[in-house]
Amino acid sequence: MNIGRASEKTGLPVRTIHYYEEIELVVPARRDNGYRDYSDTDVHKLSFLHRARGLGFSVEDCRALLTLYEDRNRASADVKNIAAAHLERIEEKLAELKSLQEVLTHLVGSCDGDARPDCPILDGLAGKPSHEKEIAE
Amino acid sequence: MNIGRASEKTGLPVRTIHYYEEIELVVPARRDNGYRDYSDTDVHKLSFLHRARGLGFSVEDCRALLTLYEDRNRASADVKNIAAAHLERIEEKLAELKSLQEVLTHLVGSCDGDARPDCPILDGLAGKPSHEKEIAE
DNA sequence: CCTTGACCCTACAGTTACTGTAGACATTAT
DNA sequence: ATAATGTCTACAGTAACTGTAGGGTCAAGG
Repeated sequence: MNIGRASEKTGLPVRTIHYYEEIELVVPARRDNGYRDYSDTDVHKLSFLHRARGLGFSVEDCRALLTLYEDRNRASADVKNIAAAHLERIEEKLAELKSLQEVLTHLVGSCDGDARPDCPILDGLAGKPSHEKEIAE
Repeated sequence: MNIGRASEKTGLPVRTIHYYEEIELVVPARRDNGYRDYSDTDVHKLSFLHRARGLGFSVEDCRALLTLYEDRNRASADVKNIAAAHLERIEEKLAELKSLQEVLTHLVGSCDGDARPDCPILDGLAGKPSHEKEIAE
């Protein structure tokens, strides 16, 4: 399919898809007229990139994960390690997101209209146990 | 406290903290010797930035959230809208992370050592229901 | 056929969000 | 006292896009 369609399907801007080809993350086939021709697999990879990038994984992280995706049948120790490391980071991110969600909910729900200048959310925002005060300095 | 200590506490590199001052996200006090002097509140903001940036929120998103944090006593409709929008995006990201986690777990758990060339995870990686095939093109 | 509008191409420049480095002053450790 | 470490500013470099110009391609209407 054309790049425009791939862009629609994945949510990635055309220019970004160009970029991912430039850095050899997703290199599509070409037609006789020079147009890029994206397969379903290419689109899957692009969707994956869209998602993972939006969640704060670096392009090189994504490259590793795409390798994993392509080499999944090799089942090397390296590949397993990469995946395991990423799973750990996903766990962390999940915890962080949940805490962020909690704090924002609290902020919107219980503090609006309340002009108290030192609401305990101040501590929560940074994701710290609210008893932590000052470590000397 | 000095920037080095703030860096330790937040996990942000010193250079990044400099940068956040340059773009007026977190502007610390200065001592007589010219050294930056970070308050606990500054450190909370930096920790928040570290977290939110790592989760794929843009710097401008973060700026809005910090404004929310500082103006929470104003409880304007704008502020509530910003927070609500961010809560929605957090929900989305949570769902995406969970799906990514599921797929990676599956990839590591049930497909390693299996040389099947077309495992259904291919579809899962993109976060699509696996029945979706091709929409004409 | 021919044109017109939507889509595609490449190439180069600009932006965002850092990140590295150099040269100099301040503070701390021995 | 001096060496190591921490901090300062300023400028340059990098990563990951993003915009734009100038031109070719294609499908639909006149």
